[in-house]
Amino acid sequence: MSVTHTGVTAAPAELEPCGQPHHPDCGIRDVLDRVGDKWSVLVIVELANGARRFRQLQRAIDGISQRMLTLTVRRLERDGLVLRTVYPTVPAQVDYRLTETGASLTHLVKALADWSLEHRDTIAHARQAYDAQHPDNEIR
Amino acid sequence: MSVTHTGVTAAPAELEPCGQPHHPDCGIRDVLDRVGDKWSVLVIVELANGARRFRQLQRAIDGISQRMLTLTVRRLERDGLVLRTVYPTVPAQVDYRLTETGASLTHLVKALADWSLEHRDTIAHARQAYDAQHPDNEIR
DNA sequence: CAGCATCCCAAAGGATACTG
DNA sequence: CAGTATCCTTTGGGATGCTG
Repeated sequence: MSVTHTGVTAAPAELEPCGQPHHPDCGIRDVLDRVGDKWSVLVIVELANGARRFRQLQRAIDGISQRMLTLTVRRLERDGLVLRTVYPTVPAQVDYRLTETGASLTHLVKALADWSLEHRDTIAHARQAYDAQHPDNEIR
Repeated sequence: MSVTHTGVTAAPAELEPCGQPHHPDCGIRDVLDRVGDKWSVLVIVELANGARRFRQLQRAIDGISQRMLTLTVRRLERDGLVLRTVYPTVPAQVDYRLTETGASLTHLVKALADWSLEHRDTIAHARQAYDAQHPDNEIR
């Protein structure tokens, strides 16, 4: 089941509104808050390739501060997506691995990555066109 | 410890690192910035059901301010995910609809929503357990 | 109706120093 | 190594008022 279907007219999937950011009818907001933040996905991607220790993660994820790595793995642990294991060695050693739930997320992340790769040129092109037609624009 | 959901494989998908937030080797960061922000997904969800005018969108998406709706649709337009059409009537009338690229994203959004629904209980449970064991925790 | 401009606050996140 | 604790800057985003 590939997400890749270039050139096929993509009919929008039927989606129940269920929006309402503070109206927790569906838990998508929680997931988006996790998937959408700056580092969680990168941590999940790294852990998808196997268990990693704290410093390993930090070295693998370019630019992440120690503080944000701590916060990110803690939140993922809290949500039951990552399992944190402390080995009482000296110095301390801790490893992180995906739980089953977390692992099931990697498929979605992969789908997202595939979609990104498939459409990155289109998007870049669209941006250039937009920026060319809207010279002074603070949309970013 | 078996899980109740479908036979979804727990094996992580193989993912190329390609992380590096500022290293645009793969465009996933751009997509995540869009998918992950507070309102974009809700706008996409609403537009998945058909074209909408500005005020329609605002009424459909509970809690969004006019400012954020403007910014959100502008960014989606800039990325080529949404098409903005101005009708020179008086008063002005504008409608928004998904482009093909945008529509293709709805499948991913739907997958995300499905995943959320499927795991929301598990996640809620994990959080309660975590919070119970870590009484004073500022993780949020 | 469909915005733009301003102001302002809260949350996210980086830098740095210190600890078991 | 694997974190905490502080401080401080940046960004996100709400409220309000005005316009074509």
